[in-house]
Amino acid sequence: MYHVLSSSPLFRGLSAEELITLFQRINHYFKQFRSGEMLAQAGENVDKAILLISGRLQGEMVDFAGNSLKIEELDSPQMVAAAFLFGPQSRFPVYLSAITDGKILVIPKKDFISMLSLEPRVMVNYINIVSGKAQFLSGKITFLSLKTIREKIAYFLLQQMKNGANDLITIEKTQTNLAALFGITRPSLSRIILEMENQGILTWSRESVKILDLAKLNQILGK
Amino acid sequence: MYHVLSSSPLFRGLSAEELITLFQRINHYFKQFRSGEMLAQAGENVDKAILLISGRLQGEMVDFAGNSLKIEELDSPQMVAAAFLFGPQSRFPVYLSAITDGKILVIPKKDFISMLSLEPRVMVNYINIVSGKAQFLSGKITFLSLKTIREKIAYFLLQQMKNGANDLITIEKTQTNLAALFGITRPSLSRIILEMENQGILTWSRESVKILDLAKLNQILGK
DNA sequence: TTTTAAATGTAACATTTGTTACATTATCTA
DNA sequence: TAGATAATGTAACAAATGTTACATTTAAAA
Repeated sequence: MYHVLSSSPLFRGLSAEELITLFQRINHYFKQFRSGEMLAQAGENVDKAILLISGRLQGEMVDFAGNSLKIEELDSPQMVAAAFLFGPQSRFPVYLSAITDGKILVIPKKDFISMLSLEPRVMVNYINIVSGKAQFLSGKITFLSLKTIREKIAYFLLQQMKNGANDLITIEKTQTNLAALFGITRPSLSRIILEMENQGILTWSRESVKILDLAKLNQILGK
Repeated sequence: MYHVLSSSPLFRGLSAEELITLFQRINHYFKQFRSGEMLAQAGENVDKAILLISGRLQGEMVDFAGNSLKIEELDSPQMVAAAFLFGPQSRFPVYLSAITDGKILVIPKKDFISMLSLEPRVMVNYINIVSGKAQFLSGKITFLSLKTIREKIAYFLLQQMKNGANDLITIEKTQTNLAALFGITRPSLSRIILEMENQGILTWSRESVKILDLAKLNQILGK
């Protein structure tokens, strides 16, 4: 059990033995769940740290009218709702239900705080996790703030180039997937890509994109 | 000096005396800055915790083309870039410059970690700050994900009602401000508001909005 | 009160994106 | 290789929003 935990981001750097010693000093329990089981309601107070040990969970956002909006899936081993255990509104942002059978580790908030004090490595790990969430969301907002499809494409490609690619960028996603990621429709994406090809900015084949005019690509995000 | 700090979110719950004792055990220094001075470059590694003691700072986002995009202002006393001291990309997300004269407290990251271990109250405060950032950004994304102007208006108004208002909502912002907040143009906002008035959903006067048909307002966000 | 500035209403038109439908091409599988 | 399936190109049209310009109303200042 504990060797699974030692490979989770929260307990990175701690051996299974160290974990056993640590967990002898704090309250915690394991809980099995069945596929389809509801684990938490949206709005419910978060007073426990939850770690997904095995299995797969999903979070459903629900709008004001009661309809299910989006789905986020969680793989093990990972912490659940890490950024909602503390902070002004420590409430579940989603309905949490199980896609498969599995197991979670539950630590009451009070004990979780004790654990962070007892073991600085876990404290730093946890802060890294929450900070990472904030940084991820921050980047997502930058992207969502882009108005036109041209801007989204330009930003996406420049981001890929920043991450090491040269002017020949390998795209692992289909246009259909990209359109979903961008929150737009597939024909609209295709239309703009063809437009950019005709303007000599790039050539877009199935598996890769070649940047022909980097200046023009940058210009799209200027002003 | 330390009594200012004890009123900051990071040191909430600690007296000035406790802070003095705490700071005797960790490296730190104060630094004066002048209006207009550049305090940090975007992309620069964040290896120090920075607390704004007095004065006012601004953060400027810069796009790929080198143009300044958005401005965020920071008041004292407050922690600067709290969610970027840890996490996978611990780099400044903005250019940080001073609007007024003032003073910052700087704590090297290593010492900041020691401080969190030494004083669990500061640790919990810091985690609350970072979690709060993540939660704020999460809410912002929900809003940015709304596609139409009608949805944005409906969401905004329902949010106000959730925060205690009844069906008569006091609006402190002008339509011009709201449009900027929503990232749309003022005539477009005005147009949709008038449409919703004609549909009997609400009446919008300068200082307040009266909800006439809550069901219809909810329906806008449904499906 | 009069004047001025800000906020809002409104309209015509342009631009962008979505919708729908179908053709064409690539990729996978039997 | 043949057929099925997914991915992409493309077009006509609808819907949503931006742009620009000006009129009207309200609030603030002189």
